[in-house]
Amino acid sequence: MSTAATLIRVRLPDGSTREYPEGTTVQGVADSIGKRLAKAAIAGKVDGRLVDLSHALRGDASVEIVTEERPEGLEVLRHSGAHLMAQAVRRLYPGAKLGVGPVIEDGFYYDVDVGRTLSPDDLPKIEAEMKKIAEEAIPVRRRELSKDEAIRIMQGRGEALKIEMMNQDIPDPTVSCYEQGEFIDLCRGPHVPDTGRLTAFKVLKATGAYWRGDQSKQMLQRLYGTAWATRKDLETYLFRMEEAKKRDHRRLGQELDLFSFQPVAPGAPFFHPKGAIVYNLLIGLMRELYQKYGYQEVVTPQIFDVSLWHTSGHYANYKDKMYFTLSDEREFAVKPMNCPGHTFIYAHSKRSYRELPLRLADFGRLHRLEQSGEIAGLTRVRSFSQDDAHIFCAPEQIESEITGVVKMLTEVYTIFGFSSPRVCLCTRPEKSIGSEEMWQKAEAALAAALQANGIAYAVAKGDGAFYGPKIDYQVRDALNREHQLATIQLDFSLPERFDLRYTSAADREERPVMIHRAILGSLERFFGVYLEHCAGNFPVWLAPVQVAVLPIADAFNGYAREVAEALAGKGLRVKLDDSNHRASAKIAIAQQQKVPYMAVVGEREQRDRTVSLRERSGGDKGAIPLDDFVRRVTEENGARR
RNA sequence: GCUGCUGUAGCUCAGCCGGUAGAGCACUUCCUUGGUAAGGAAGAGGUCUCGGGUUCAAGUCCCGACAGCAGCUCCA
Repeated sequence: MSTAATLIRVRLPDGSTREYPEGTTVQGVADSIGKRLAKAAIAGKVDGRLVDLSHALRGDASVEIVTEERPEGLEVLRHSGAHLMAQAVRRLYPGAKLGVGPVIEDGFYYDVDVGRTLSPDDLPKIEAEMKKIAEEAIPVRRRELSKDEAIRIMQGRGEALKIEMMNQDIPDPTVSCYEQGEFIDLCRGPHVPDTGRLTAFKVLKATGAYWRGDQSKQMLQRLYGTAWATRKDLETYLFRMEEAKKRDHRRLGQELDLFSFQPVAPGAPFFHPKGAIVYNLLIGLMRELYQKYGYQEVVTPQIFDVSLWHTSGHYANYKDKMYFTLSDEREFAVKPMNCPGHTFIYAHSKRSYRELPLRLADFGRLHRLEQSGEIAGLTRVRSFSQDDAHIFCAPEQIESEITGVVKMLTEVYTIFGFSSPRVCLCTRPEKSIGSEEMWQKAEAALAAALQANGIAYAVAKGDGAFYGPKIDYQVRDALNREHQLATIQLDFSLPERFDLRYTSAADREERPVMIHRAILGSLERFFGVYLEHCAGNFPVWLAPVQVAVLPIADAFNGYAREVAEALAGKGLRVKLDDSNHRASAKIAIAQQQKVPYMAVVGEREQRDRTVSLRERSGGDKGAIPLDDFVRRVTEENGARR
C-alpha cells in the first residue's frame, strides 16, 4: 500500500463510518468487518447501487455488504446461475448462440439457439456440466469495453443475437461484459466472484420461446433453472413445487369429481354435481350481498343481432374473440360481455336522477374465443359467467359508487381468506374508443376514488378495457401466487353510443356513467383459484359433502339413516356410506374426498343417540350427542366457516 | 395462433429392436359384518384419440387432424 494513498470515508448500514485507502474493494470492506460476513458476501451496494465484490471504491460512499440470503444476493446468485448454464451450453453445444438470460421469480432462464430443440434428456447433461464448472471455481471478471470492442468479441464468438441486442437496444458507448474462463457474456452484472459460489442449482425445463417474444422471429430454446443459497433451500423449493402440483385445480377437479373437460367443447368446463354445488354457492353468496349492497339481478339473452355489437364497439375492437352464427338469414353474435344488453334495460324506460345509481347484476354465460394455446383448466376458459354488474350513475356519484364496490369486495375477500390485495389502475390501451378528454376524465375519476379510500395502487399503462380505464385487484393465495380477480371499469363511451340519458333535478337531459364491475371475476377462474387456495379442503359452507355418515356395520344402517336425515333435514349435504367396506376403508374414502366431518356410528352411538366425530384434519374426536352435532354443523354452515 | 412434448380400460399408468393388449384403483357379483386412512375372491370392461401412409404384419415407424400439457420479453 502506497503511503500516499488517499483515505476515503465509508458509511456502513449500522450508521458507523470507517476509513479505507482509495481503491479498496467491497470485498476488502467486508474482510475488515468480519470473517463470517466476508465469507457470506456475494455482492455489494454502493450508494444504493448493486455492484460486484471486486468493485473498487473511488470516493466517500455508503456501502452495504449483500449476502446470499438477502433478496438482492439471491438475485445475483441466480444471474450468475444463468451465466453458468450458458457456459455449460456453450461447452456442450459448439456454435450455440445466446439470447437473453434474466433472473425471474425463484430462478432464471436463458434463451439459447443450439440449432435444434432440447429434450428432457439434455437437461441432466447441462446440469452435470454446470456442476463441473462450479467445482472448478473459475474467477468471474468484469470488463468495461467500448461497444465496438464488445461487438468484435461477440463476432469472434458467433454471438449474432448479442450483436443484434447491442446494435438495437443499447445506446451506451460502453458496455460491461463478464468473463469466466473461456466464457464471456454481455451483462450489466453484478455477479458472484467465482463460479464456486454456486452450490445449489437445478436445470428445470426446456421450452420454446420466440426471440424477443416476437412470433415472426426465430424460436429459441428457453432453459429454465433455479439457484439457491443452500442445498436445503433448493430442496425446500423443489418440495414446494411438488406441493403446488398436488393442489393443481385440474388435478383436484378430477380427484374430487368436481368438473371435467371434453374435446367436443375445448375451453368449456363441465361442472359435475359436486362442482355445481360449489359453483352455485358462490353465486348464492353474491346474491345475498347484492341484496345488502343494493343491486338488482337481471336475466338477459345469449345472442344478439350483430348490429348491437357494431353500436357497442365490440365488433370493431373485440371481434376476434367473438362467436358468430348465421341463423334465420340474420347474423347474430354470442355475447362476450353483458354490458350492451344492460343498456337496453336501462333505456327501456325514461330514467330520473332519483333512480340512480341503478345497479344491474347478471350471472349470464359469456363466450370468448380465447386463442387455443391460451386456454388452460378453469383459469382461462372460453365459456364462463361472472358475478357481473353494471352501475348506471350520475358523474358525481362515481366516487361513492366505487367506494361501495371496494367495501363489498373487501367483505367478499375476507370470507375467502384472501388478504392484502394489490391494486392496479389500468389506463388507455392502443385499441380503444372514446375521446382523449373522456379518457383523462375517467382515469382521473378512478384515481380520485382510490385516493379517497386510501388505497395504494400502481399504474398499468395501456392495460385498460377498450371502452374505459379500470381498477384491477390481484390477490395472493395460500402458495403466495398472485391472481387477478376483481375489476372495476369506468365507462363514458357506452352510455354515449347507446344514447343513455336521465333527467336531472334541474329537469335537464343528462348522460349517465357506467361502472362495470366484478368481484369474483369469472366464476370459473375464481373456482380454480380458490380450489388451489384451499387445496380442495372446502370450508363447511362450500363443501359439496359436509358430513359423511359412516355406519360400522350393516346392523347400524338404520340409525345411520336417521343421523343422515337429521342433518339433511337442516339443509345440510350428507353422504351415507352404507357400502360393505370396513369402517377404516369408509374413513379413508371420505378423507380422500376431503369431507369436513365424518360421523361414525355403531352400537354405542345407536344406544346413546350420539355420533363419533372425526374431522378432516384427522383423529377421533370422541362421541357427541346427535342433536349437538346437527346444531354445530348447522351453525358453522350458516356462519360460512 | 406459434414451438415442443403427450394421447393405451372410468382413473393413474406399464407395454423392449414392429409380431393381434397389461397392472393397480374404481365398477359388478359373491364371501366377509368389521370401531378411525383401504378384508378376500371371481367377473366384466379396449376401434390403443381420429384419419391417412409405410410394411407380410403398426399401440409401436411416417404424415395430417383434434385434444391436453409446457412455453411464447419478468428486457444485456
